[in-house]
Amino acid sequence: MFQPLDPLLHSELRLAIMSLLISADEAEFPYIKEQTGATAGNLSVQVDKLSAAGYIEVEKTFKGKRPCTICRITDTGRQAFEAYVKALKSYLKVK
Amino acid sequence: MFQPLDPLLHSELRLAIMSLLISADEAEFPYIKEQTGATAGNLSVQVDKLSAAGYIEVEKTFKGKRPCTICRITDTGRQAFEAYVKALKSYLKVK
DNA sequence: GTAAACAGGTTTATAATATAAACCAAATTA
DNA sequence: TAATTTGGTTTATATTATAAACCTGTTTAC
Repeated sequence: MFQPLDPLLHSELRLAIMSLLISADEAEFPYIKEQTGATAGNLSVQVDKLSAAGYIEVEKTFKGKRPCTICRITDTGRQAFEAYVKALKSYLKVK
Repeated sequence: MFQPLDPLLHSELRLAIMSLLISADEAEFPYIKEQTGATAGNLSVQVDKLSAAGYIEVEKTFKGKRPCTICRITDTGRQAFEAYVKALKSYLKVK
């Protein structure tokens, strides 16, 4: 009847992050922060969780002299996102 | 960019309850329990929350000698559900 | 008739989660 | 060189979800 919803994706902020990365392929921390309206602390935690699950890859680099954190979605993440959307539809009756 | 998600609906079990009631108009507690696979305790709590928010109406009656709890969705609930689905689409890119 | 099991839940204790506040290091600006 | 800003991380707190324990009444078995 109802398919279970991946708890890692069923979170407003983490879903927004994944949604951005699905379209963008890669994004910097401050950009994600701005687009989602999240606080840096919250974003940092949620990025870690997605990264720990292998849904995204986090590259720590520098932009000039300043630190720069780049996030990319992985294949696993892409699949998980698609599965989540599919599962959600069993609740929403979206065709 | 991303529309906020009503926290009352952004919960696996509460969403399942609402989804059932959207199609069924009215359902008994044990039926919802069976369809959602929830424990009675969890279901009781979540039904209370939806009821307190005015998203559903709970009628306590009897079926023969046994207590029977009937749930119905309200107009408020229907609207909230529709708004939630709309908001979700900003994350999912569903047309 | 009464003990045991079951139906239909509710209450409450615990575990998990989300979130922001506090913090840190380095770079820039005044 | 002091203050401010950038780019975050860590940690404490509040919220939420969940199941275990419980309760009331009914049915069944003896």
